[in-house]
Amino acid sequence: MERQSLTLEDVAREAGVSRATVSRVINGVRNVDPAIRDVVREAIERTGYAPNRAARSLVTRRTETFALVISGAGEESDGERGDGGERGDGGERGDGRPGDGVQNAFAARVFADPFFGRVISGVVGFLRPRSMHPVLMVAESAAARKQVTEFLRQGSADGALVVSTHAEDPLPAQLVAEGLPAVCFARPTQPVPVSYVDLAHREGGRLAAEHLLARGRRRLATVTGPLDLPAGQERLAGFREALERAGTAYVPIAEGAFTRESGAAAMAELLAGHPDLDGVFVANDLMAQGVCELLRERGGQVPQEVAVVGFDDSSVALTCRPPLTTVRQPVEEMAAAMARLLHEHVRGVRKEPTSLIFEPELVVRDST
Amino acid sequence: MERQSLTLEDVAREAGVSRATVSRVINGVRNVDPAIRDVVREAIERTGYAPNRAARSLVTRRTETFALVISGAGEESDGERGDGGERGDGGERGDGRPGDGVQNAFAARVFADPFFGRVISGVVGFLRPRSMHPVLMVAESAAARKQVTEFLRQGSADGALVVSTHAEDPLPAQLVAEGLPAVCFARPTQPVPVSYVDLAHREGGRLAAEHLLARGRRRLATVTGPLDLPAGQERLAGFREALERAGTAYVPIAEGAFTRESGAAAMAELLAGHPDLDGVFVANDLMAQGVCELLRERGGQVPQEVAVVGFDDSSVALTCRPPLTTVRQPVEEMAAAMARLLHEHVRGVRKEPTSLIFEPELVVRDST
DNA sequence: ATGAAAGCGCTAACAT
DNA sequence: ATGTTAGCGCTTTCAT
Repeated sequence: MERQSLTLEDVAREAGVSRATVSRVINGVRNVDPAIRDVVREAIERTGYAPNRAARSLVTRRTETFALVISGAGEESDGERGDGGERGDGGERGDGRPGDGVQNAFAARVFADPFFGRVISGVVGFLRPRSMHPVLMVAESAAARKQVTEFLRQGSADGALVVSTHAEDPLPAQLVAEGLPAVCFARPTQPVPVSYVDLAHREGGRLAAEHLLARGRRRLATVTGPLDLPAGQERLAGFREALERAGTAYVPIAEGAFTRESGAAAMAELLAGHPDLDGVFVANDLMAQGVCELLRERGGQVPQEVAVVGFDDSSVALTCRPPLTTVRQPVEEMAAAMARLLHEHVRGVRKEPTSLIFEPELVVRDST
Repeated sequence: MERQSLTLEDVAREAGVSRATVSRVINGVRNVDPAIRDVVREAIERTGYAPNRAARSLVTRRTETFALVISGAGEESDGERGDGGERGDGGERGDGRPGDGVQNAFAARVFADPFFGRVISGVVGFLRPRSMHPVLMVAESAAARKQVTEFLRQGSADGALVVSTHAEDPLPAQLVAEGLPAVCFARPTQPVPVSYVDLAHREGGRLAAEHLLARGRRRLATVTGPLDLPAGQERLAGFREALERAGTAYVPIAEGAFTRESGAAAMAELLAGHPDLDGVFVANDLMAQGVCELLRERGGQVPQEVAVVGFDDSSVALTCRPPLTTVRQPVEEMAAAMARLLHEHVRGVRKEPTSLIFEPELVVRDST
């Protein structure tokens, strides 16, 4: 019950040495006599001393903390929503005062996506063994982005891990402009000299195409992701290329927004023009779930009549009926690598912006 | 591009006043001449000054940061290290390579549950307007819990928001024992003098029972949550009580673990003993989804043959086919209130441990 | 209303 | 190998 009054000085006195020595022991600096080191350790143990982080940060100029930023693009609200009737959720709450609505809806939507759970899991997996912990920040407005840069400029965190939900997210560029260490998940849309991890999306599209062809499907179509996002474009491009190489010049497409509903809508659109489809590549699992549901509602059998390939291998791939054949994105590994890159940048071990591209992998389940 | 070298002193010089005055302006202390105040503000603006948090924390003894702890119960140490709070960055792991297995699996499972997304959303909703941000911590082992208490004892955060995933989580008691400010989501299983927010679970069970009865269902059963958890017990108790009052003395039960799979398994068990069920109360939505899937696999119609009532009103309640009638738990509000309580405790505005109990609400959709 | 000055607890030269 | 000492940048009495 020594609530924070215990200082290095106290421990030093207890151990009969100087502050500096105790500090050395704590920080594992070599030049310490093993005998003295043990005495000091025991004194620390006995007193229950815990070093004050603020004091340490003040001199080291490091916090051993990273900001994990979930970043949107909106200047105000984001238009892509349209669904007034849906979920309204805790929508209006911050703690009652108005104005938190937009932010909260954004946060709610984001954290409902299994993708972010995997990102968090990967980041925590890297940080925790190092006794580091991420500060979670949501930045979907200009004001919120300002909070992020302020936070870093105050030295509250050593750098930022940025996961953008939209193309045109200005945050990466802002951070770089301020000279603040940052690493992105996915290549920023605008060219910015910043490190990032990403997936070989094109390769993923190719895997999906080849798998559908190998299953004997020939009347193919695809539900794409948002085509202003590199991920959306590239997955489509890879899919198309592979089909082209196999002799198929044209493939119907419908654009989705990476949400379940948009997937169902896109599929409905495709079916309207091409009722005889027998295979569809859907650019993420959430949309693939929507596709499967729509097909079932219309009495279509998956995979007997229509084969469905998803993307991500997120938790819904397993939840979905039938479980989805999908292109796996190793999100946890990528997130861990993102944290590692930032860690290296902050320590000065790495100087130049670096990209780490991961390979996708086909996971075959029951939807094909 | 003034990367952190700008201090109060610089701004003071720029404005032609003393450090103290600038500090007063920044902190909104009253006794400042309006004219001078404006001059100072302009100087801050012009220089792009950002106060150093570590320095401020060192003197105020506050970080304006809360830890958001997702806490499990596991006793087995994950072998990370047995350190006594030393810094050493020794542990070279956490790149998603083997060795992080236990912790990573826990994190992955936790963040796949839509419940936590709602908690995070609520917490962020309260904190962000105050320019505060939660530090995310995962604590499923004794070593990890040690990290949490160390973190707080170092003054890295002002207090902890604790969300336990298991009964018998020792963390709340540990925090209280150390005199560290904490607020829990849900009443701790062992009696601990700590503030918490919770739901009137019993009332929720009652709502479910009455709704099923009102729908004319008479051959009822329930899939409970883990019965070592108050939430599991209470939801069951409320359900039973309401049925008792309506004249039904006995109701078949099967225990689940709040996961989809466990829900399906429990339902299979119930059907084996009672093939003629026409209504079931399932203690959370995830399990209810499993129940619906199992019923569909067996050709049972929901709600025509079996009505299903879930609990939580989480995102799966909408995803589920059919969309679930469920007992809504206002998780976002509760999480925001939890943050508010901690905020009050930390400021000293609130002294005594306080409980805030929220009322559940029936949301009728298509599964009944 | 403003300024001067004393720390907050720690690390890192520098001296020994 | 250990101790001495000078700050890190801020808030906060205490004078004025």
